[in-house]
Amino acid sequence: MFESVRAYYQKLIPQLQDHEWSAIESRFTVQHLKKGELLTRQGEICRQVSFINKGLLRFFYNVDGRSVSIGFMPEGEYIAQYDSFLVQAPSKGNIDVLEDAELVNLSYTDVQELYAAYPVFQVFGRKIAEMLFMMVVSQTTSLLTLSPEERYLAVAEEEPYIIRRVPQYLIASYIGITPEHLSRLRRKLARKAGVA
Amino acid sequence: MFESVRAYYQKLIPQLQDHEWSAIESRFTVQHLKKGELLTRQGEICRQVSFINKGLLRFFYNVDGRSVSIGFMPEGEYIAQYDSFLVQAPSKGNIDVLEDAELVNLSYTDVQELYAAYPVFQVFGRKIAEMLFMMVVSQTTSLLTLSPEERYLAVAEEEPYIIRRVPQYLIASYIGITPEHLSRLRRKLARKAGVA
DNA sequence: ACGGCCCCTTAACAATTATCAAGAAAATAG
DNA sequence: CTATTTTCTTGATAATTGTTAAGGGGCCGT
Repeated sequence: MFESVRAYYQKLIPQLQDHEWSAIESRFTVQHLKKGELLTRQGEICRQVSFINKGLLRFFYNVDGRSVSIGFMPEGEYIAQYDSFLVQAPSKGNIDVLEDAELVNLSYTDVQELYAAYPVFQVFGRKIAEMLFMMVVSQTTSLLTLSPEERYLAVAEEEPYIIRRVPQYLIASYIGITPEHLSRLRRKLARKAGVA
Repeated sequence: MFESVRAYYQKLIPQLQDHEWSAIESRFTVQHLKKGELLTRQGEICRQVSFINKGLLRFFYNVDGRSVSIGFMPEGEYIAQYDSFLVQAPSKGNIDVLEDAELVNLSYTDVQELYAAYPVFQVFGRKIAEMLFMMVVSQTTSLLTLSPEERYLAVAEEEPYIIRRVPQYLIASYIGITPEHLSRLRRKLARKAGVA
């Protein structure tokens, strides 16, 4: 039932024992969402973390009427409004569904109980936070040190699924430019590639 | 000797026992750095984390000849090239000293041994990573959703010590603009405030 | 007090990026 | 398959931001 979730846990904490896994697994709940639906919304407190079994989701903010995409998460990854989850405070962002999704959820209280009961789950939580930290650092660095064109190429290189599966106008806000500008950048890049 | 360090630990992990603290404290080494010196440099592996007892430090990248500031850390906080530290891979960034600093260091191997020996230190590591994650998320969000002027005001609001203690031309790169542009923004803001 | 950095400001000009508007292409529903 | 919606492209124009160059103020060491 939860093979791919277990694979994810084993990769982060190889020392995981069967009985510990059973304790975790027994708390899972499954949730299905269709394209366009919201997993979490602005102002609400995020009360669960979700492993993405299938689908593609997006973090975004609403900034005076327009949506700004902060990141994307495909199947095989965890997703949550993690800053809201950690301190159980209202979230400033939203998560919506770009491709129909099947999620495997753990509630906040379950996570706290697992932390208390299983030291190995502490390690898991630490590694998740460390991974997320590294992801976001690399994004901030990219925003501060690269040009829009370089950021697009970096996304194509490092997160190619985004180019393949996310509409361009959402990618544009992810790299901090308008859809029109991204379209022009792509034309320029295509010309270069075509000539070569 | 390490009162402020202990206060920091107690805040994050109130359950810390005296004997656990002794084990941590016994591994500390103290380091002094003068303004302008480098704590870590590009290409090197970060082998320690440093509590800042006194001073002010800066993360930055060298991008074709110019330095781009990614963040600042004052006394009372931990600092490290944490992405490099975590995976013990060469760092892409640098850390230098803006105000003479006194650091209390823990080496990578000591951290690993403390993780293995004291579950409470796992919790500490998790909370550090979670804090860092939230800091960087808020920075990324600011870069994607705010204008340069709004970002400057947000820094003034949320990290006022930066405005007071960091030279403007370094703040400029931190919010993603040129020093000249920041100077103009500040003039505009001053006029607004003056008229009101 | 003086010279010599740093750092900040200003201005003119250039480059980049956004906005607005229209239409083409692609995806989706019926 | 056609109709409809959504997404992508293009062009003209405007706004924002960067570049280059020059000068001024403050601070530090001697």
